Amino acid sequence: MRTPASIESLSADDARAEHARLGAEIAAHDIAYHQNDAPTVSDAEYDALRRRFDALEKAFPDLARAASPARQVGAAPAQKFAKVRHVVPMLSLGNVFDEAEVEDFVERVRRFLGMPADAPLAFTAEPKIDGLSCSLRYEHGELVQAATRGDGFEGEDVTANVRTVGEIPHKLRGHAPAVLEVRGEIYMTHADFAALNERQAREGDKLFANPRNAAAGSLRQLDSAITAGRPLHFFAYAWGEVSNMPADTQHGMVEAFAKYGLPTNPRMKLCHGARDMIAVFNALGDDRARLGYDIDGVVYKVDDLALQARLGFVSRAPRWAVAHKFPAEQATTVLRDIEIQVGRTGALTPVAKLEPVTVGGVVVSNATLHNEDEIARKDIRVGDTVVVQRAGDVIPQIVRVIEERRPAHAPKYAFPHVCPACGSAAIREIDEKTGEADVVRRCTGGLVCPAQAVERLKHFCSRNALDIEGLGDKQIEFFYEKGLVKTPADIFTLEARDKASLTKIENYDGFGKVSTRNLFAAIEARRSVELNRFIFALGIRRIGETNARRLARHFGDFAALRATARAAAAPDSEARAEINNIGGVGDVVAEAVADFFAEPHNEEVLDRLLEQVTPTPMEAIATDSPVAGKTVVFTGALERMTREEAKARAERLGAKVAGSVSKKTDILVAGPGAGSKLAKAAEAGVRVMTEEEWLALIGA
DNA sequence: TCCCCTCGAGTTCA
DNA sequence: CTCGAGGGGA
Repeated sequence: MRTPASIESLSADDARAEHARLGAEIAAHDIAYHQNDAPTVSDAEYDALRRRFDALEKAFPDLARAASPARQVGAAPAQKFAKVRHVVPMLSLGNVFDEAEVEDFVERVRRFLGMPADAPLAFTAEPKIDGLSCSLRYEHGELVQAATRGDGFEGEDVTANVRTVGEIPHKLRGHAPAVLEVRGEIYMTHADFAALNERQAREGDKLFANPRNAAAGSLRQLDSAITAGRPLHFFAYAWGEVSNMPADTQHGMVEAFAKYGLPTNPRMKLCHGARDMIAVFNALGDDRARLGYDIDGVVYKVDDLALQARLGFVSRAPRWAVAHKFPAEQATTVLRDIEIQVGRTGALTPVAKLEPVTVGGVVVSNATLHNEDEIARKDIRVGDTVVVQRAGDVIPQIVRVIEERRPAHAPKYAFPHVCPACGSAAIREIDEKTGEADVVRRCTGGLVCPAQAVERLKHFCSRNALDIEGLGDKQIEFFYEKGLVKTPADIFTLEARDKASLTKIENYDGFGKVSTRNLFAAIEARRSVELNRFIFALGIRRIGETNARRLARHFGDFAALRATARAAAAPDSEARAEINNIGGVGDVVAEAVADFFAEPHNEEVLDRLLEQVTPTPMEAIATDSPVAGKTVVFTGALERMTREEAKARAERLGAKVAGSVSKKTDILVAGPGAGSKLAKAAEAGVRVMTEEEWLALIGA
């Protein structure tokens, strides 16, 4: 943790700079906390910022007179928008970036539906508006609620503000369904954006970086009178809950929206195949600057809603739609330095420190360089002028170096061969089989490397692991530096040691009585933790959330895992085979588990940790569906769905889909033309059913 | 043996 | 979110 310079030693200029920086930071946290209800820092960190800020103002009274953002927001009522749960989630779209990928998408859809290449299949293509998604709920034609997208499952109630948007009807025309949730994009036009920023500048208010931010900022006003003064627009293109569907196609639905008096985008086209879709994409690309509002690509959707339903979703994105994005916006800037970060596993990751530059409406000052080879491949050197882009979405990357602008004598970047944190050798492991070097260079310091130790502690406390509130990255770094927490077990003895100590935590900068008490309470609350979280928290190489769950499910309790893993040190041991036989766990993962428990230091750390924490049995997996936990095999021709579709569906219901029949199989779904698997099932005593029976079983 | 998909690990900025 | 690699099916 950075220790701030003492206030008395600051020059007036430095004080002003820090005051401004802190003010902005506090304001941002206030917004996150009050309006988004999603704190970005712990209370302790916030308190520390606030204290430092107040101390600065006390020491430099001049600063206090300037209107500071921190005061404005901090003083604002702790009012916020109510939460709205989306009954039908507002999901995101997959992206494609070139014509070949558009063709792949069409191909994928056909394959999934089992459609031959010559069967007609229509898609809609429409501009992807760069605004913010919004869900409008109409009941009996009346606008009753409007909500932002939020995280897709829960948004914020912005009804009052949406009512001020002239284009959005308060009452639908014609015979709309009794319940109709219309979804679309709220956006601001280029002209309105320019005028708004001009007005903001005149009145000394803050300027918006781009129309999307301006639209978002306008919609999220707590005072809807302000929103009313902002020119917002809307395009309807999707829906959530609908009591009875007015159409059975995507374009039919949008036409219905238009009939009800909702604005819809005039550039939506019906396409038959990839060639049509790409033509729409190119036409919109050409007209992009003339549309008058920002678009960042084109969205393609399968037109037939029945087909959409069959295609369903992969994780959080529909299989029946994609966004075809325009090439990312680029900017050039100077690479000031290359910083090497050390991760939990010792991986050295280079990060480019850039001269701040605006790309696509946000200021970028860091970009990942991924690894040593990447730097070499692009021949990136400190001092280079580089082209930066925000690919498809958010994460900035360095596209290339502009060699003509390289400073004379700039040396090739030499990737360090020692760990910057502990000085141990950093090596690239050689794969035994292929003889190839690993892409990542790793610090060999392992247990002595402070950077790795800190990262392991952060991982241990992180949200999907122990999830200890109030013990964020900053606090962990602080406790580690003070020597108070070296290994996970130390976290749980922190309070006892603090009681016995003369230098109390609550007296340190950044902590206080309240936040210290909260921290201790949060730690106490985690003395028992689900087994899968516990295993994940250990930070065993190759054991992420999923593998931790697999281990937890297989072994049931930690002692069993530990005993087997200890016995698994030898590659050909029975114990190793047991781990290896867990579905989804192979040789490499099994070896990683064995290695972890073979390390005496880890055993020691575990012994101490287990004195403090009790792993509890894992939460049972959902058993709502009649096939949850069952292993299913599909064979023969399926008539109502393709193999892939059947598989996806069964997995959604908690079943495991295997490829061949064994005694572990619970159900064999056999269509016409089933062969050897039927015989095998009979032999193994596996229950056999038809596709119809299967569908009835899962309630389809 | 190859290919596809899933999982792990690392990272950005608001 | 992306990249690379592990796992397992074809």
